[in-house]
Amino acid sequence: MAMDREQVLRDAAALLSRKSTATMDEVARAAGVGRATLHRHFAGRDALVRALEELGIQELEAALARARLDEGGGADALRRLVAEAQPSADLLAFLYTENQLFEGDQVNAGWARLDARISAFFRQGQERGEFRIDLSPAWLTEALYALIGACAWAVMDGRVAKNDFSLMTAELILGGVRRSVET
Amino acid sequence: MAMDREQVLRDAAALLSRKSTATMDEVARAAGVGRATLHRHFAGRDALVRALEELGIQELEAALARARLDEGGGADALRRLVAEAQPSADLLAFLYTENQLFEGDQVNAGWARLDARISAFFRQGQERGEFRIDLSPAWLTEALYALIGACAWAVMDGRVAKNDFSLMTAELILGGVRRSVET
DNA sequence: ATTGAATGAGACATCTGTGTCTCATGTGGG
DNA sequence: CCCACATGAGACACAGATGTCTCATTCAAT
Repeated sequence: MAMDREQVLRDAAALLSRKSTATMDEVARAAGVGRATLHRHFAGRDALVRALEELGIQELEAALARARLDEGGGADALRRLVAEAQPSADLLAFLYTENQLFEGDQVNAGWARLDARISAFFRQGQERGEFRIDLSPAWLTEALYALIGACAWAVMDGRVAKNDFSLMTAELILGGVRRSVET
Repeated sequence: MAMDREQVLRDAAALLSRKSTATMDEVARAAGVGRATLHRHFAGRDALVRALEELGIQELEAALARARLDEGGGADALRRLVAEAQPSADLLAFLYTENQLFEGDQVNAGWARLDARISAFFRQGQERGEFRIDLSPAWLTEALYALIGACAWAVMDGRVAKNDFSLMTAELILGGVRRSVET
């Protein structure tokens, strides 16, 4: 009986990350519930997106916690973060492109918290000499989001194998495309 | 009198890259033309998006030609490509997230051409030993699109200075975040 | 100055998605 | 076994966007 709100949100995220313009009816079908039930739990499309936003923030915060960014080297910490974020990658890809979320004056404060933590991670890596200093922490944070989302899409479209997600994403942002050795 | 089709497309791209759900009316206002005129030149919203797609493909192809990817080292070639693509970055960012374009059975063949050329560039760099071989050319191509789009957004939102676009985008994909030296 | 073509503004019907409602169903708890 | 409650299906009005039309205006060319 009772609708599984968590599962509905995951199904919605899976659909919306592929087709961000999906209607409430399509979301309901994808989640295997009636449209009326969907409206009973989420006042409207906006509320649904906000709930997804909240879920994405929670999951990324959980991933950050599990990744223990302050332990060990920055490179391994970043690899852990990417690996921990992979299960949420589809959802994050959707949220990242939903710039509607950042237009109103009611932006979820969770993003600022996340940005601050990831940004601080990059800055600390720079201060320790592990990371280069000519790329700003804000940009690195942005690029991390973008690459996670891009790889999630590439996996969805079959251009990247699912098992390679973590490697492709983390190694690209860590070392780039040029052959090189660590200092 | 005569509406400047090129300028209208550019204004539309500028608006849609910020607000991809903008209505035809908003696009018309942003382009400084009447909604009726917009419809006279583009049969509908879909036709407008297709025209933008065509423009984006043309511009990226032109950027590829100007960048002369086969001359000099792969790193400098990639820097040139990013620099040449910058004026089209907003448009490309919009098109990249418009996954609607890649759902139907009528996908513009231009993307395949572009993917093939950029992919080949990365593959050749790998074969010459300039680029690492553990990241697939398909993924590197995808990542290049994603980073160009992400940096375009970051510039729009003021998180990255416009003058830093080329540096931030190219250097990140070239060398990643880790401090390193070329081999 | 005149003419013709393109434009802007607005009216209009249409369509799609949304949000609310009702009602029958069926499932779980008491 | 029975009841309460959540659900699914469908109907409904509403809002917003779309696409088409008309008409007055304006600009350019002759």
